[in-house]
Amino acid sequence: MSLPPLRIPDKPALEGLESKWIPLWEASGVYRFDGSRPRADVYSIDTPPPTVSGSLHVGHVFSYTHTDLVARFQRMRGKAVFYPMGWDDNGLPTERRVQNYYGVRCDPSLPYDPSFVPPAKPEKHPISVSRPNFIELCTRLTVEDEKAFEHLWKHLGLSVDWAMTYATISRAAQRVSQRAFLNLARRGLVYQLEAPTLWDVDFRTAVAQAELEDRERPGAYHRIRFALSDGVSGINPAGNGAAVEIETTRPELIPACVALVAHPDDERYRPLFGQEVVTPLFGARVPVKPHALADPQKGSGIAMICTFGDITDVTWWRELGLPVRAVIQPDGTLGRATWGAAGWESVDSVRAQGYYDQLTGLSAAKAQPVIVSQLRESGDLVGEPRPITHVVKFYEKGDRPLEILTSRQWFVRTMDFRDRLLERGRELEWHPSYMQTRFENWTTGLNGDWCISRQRFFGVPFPVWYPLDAEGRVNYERPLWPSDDQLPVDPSTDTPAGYQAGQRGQPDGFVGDPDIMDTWATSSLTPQIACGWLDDPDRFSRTFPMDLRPQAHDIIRTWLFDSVLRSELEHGTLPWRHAAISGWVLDPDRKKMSKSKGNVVTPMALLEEHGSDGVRYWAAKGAPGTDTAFDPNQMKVGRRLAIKVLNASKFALSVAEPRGTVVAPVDRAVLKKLESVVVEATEAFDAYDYARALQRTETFFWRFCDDYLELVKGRRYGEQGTEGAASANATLSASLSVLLRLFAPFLPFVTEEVWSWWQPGSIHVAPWPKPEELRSRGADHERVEQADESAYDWATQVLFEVRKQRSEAKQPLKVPISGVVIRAGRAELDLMPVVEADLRSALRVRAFELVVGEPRNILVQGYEVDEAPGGSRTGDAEPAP
RNA sequence: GGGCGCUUAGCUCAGUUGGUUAGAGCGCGUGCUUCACACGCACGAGGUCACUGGUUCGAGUCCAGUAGCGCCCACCA
Repeated sequence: MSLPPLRIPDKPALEGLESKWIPLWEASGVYRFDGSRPRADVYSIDTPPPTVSGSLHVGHVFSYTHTDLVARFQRMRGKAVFYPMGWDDNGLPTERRVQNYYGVRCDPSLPYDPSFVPPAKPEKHPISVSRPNFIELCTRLTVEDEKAFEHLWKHLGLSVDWAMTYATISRAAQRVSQRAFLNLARRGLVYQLEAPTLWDVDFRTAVAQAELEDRERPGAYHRIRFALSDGVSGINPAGNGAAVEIETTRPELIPACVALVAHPDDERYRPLFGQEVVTPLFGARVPVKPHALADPQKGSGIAMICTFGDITDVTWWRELGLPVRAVIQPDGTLGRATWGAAGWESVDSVRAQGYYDQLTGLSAAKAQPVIVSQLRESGDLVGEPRPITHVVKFYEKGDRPLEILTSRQWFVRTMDFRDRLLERGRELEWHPSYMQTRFENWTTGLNGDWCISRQRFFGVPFPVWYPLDAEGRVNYERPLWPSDDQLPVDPSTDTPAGYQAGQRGQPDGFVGDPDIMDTWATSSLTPQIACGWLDDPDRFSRTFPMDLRPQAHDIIRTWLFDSVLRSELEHGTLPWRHAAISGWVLDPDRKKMSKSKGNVVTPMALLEEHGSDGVRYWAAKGAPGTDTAFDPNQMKVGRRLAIKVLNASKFALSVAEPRGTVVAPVDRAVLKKLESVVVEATEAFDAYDYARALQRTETFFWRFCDDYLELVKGRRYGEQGTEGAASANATLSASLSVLLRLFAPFLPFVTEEVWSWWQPGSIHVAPWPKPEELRSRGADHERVEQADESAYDWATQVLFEVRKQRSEAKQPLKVPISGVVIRAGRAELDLMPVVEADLRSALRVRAFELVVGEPRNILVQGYEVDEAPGGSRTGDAEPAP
């Protein structure tokens, strides 16, 4: 950057600083990562890639600012900051958007059509396209979003190296994702299993434990009678010698019932263990089993086990070795079933089939009232359903309750590594530290391996094919893997080695795995993707393991946990040393701000209204991990601070001469105070407590403006001669230099602007202030001592007292005070000689009269109200020779 | 049911190892065109530090418990 001329605008303003500096920063490359520096000099950041479909909101602005504060601090400390930006364009939100935008549906069985062009307007009936074509459309749409995002981030002043962007759906990311998967497969750390899986019936895909969400839903307890299957009598609580009653919220699953279960110690049901009961309507004989998870307090104390109603059913089914009788289909409806010899066992298969046919094809919600009336009619419903509110599991993006279906899915071995992951969680430095507990809780509470397959389209495909046998059946036991150098592959289009494309789907041919990976299976590899694990080994060695993972607390269980897992499995290390957890932005009702609530303000509008520095100020006040209220008032305060920086700087720099050394005790005192601010701000930043660093700096700065600048004004204009003016000027420039640098991470635009008035280069690569540099400004720093601070403190007390009395007397400042009598102790009065001239000038006091005595008292004697308005005053602008 | 966090002025929040009279900003009130700044300056009013008990010479700060709010987790028939 060329050396700018020392020129201070007459009316400095914030307007236009963003559009002035963003291009200059880009052109000069101040934020470019220096890939030649050794690992010890690098600070690398695993930026959270925002989801590109949709828009950024104030929550993003908030947390991304936090990361930028740390990045800027580290850069000024001399680190080569590796600060890339990723785009998470891989996943369901994008997929949905593309479907609607272009009017297409993905059909992974179709081959790639290179000549496909989407219609200008979406047509009524969606066009089916191949997966590669679909992904092309996703990419095309997300590129637009990414441009808008980048523009906003730049406007906010993120010091990202824009040459280092990545997209989670890019070929490079797919390659990393598939390679990491293959590595795990080779080591047996992923496996495929036909097993009960959490399933969203609208998206028709499996979902992971981490994506679950509880929602309160209305429901009803149905009390239902199960007849005993033989003549055993007198041992059941119903008292009629023939039946047992269960309670269920899901009567539509009765056809899927495979057993009843009660607690082993429950006296009421103990005699039934080993017996069989007959399901109502369908007449299936099912056993009564004991299991410790059955709660005698719940319902009637005996429950029906269905395949599958909830997660407990899965546990019971697995641990009791029960058969599967699945009724719910992937689309959430009850599927066809045959009762009797050829199908499911029933004591009266004609009756069973009759009832079941009425349910076939209905969704679970629609089937429920039908079966209830069937039960009522058959006399198996005891009493009427009792409405309740209960908690039901949902996919966090879904609209209907999750079902549990048996399907073939890929899993990553997680349970085997739980203890080691807990260890890693303790090695990681958490900011704030209590966030580690969330990780511990989650890891401790894991109850299954990680299901990473999704039956969706826009994502990273599993790099696997399967051979077909002579009958065209899939042989899952002998998967066909690509070689590393083939990656990335799309098995729906690419052909495995040893086969011809025409053999796809043919007997003795092959098929591709139709699934894609869970979006977290790829985004858990952002450190590997960003650092160039496969593409740039040199950069990888200089940036990985990374220094910082910034993220929000709601995705500790997903993104953070999964990243730790993947890094542990692939590299045997933590992916980063620090995790900085941001809070949420809350609206004034203390609820998380969300789009659905309609309370989200466009970030760009905020940046334009309050200035980027003003918005950053608000964000910076949100301490790590703390939820923060959305508060435009704070942005206004930030804007005012930025304006103050402009004006105070203009004052400090407007009179450059005479130059000299810091000799005045008051000047030394200010530098000494600033020195301790530097120490505190640095310590706070080192501990990732940017909010504290800002607060210390800001408090000092306002006092500096209100007291010191006022106190020193007359002297620096020459009222007390050259030496005093020189001392003031030296102090002003020294403290301004330090203050600007302390503010630079928070207010990058205004500090850069002021810096450009008088310093070469960008402030953002200037060295972070050190305490020593302030001491060396004085003639001899050993005189920056206790006595100096007390002189300054005393001066501010006198300032305050006299201002107060002037305010109470409602006297304008232009009216001189004829005299002030100060009664105080000897020690305080001894300080007067070094501050009296400054005070006389700042307060417009003609003379001080000093009296030794107690108690301390400062008293204004009178005002020279007769002086003509606007008249001259003594000592005005006569620089000493 | 388990865990974590929070509760300080009307609002948003500081308050670091316990130590005089508890701080800031916003808002409010009063006054002031002051040669860096009216996008400003000065001054003022405003608090039983959620509650109860304990430790201590001394508690906003430490301990125990209670309540409310928020979040995370849980095998919620």
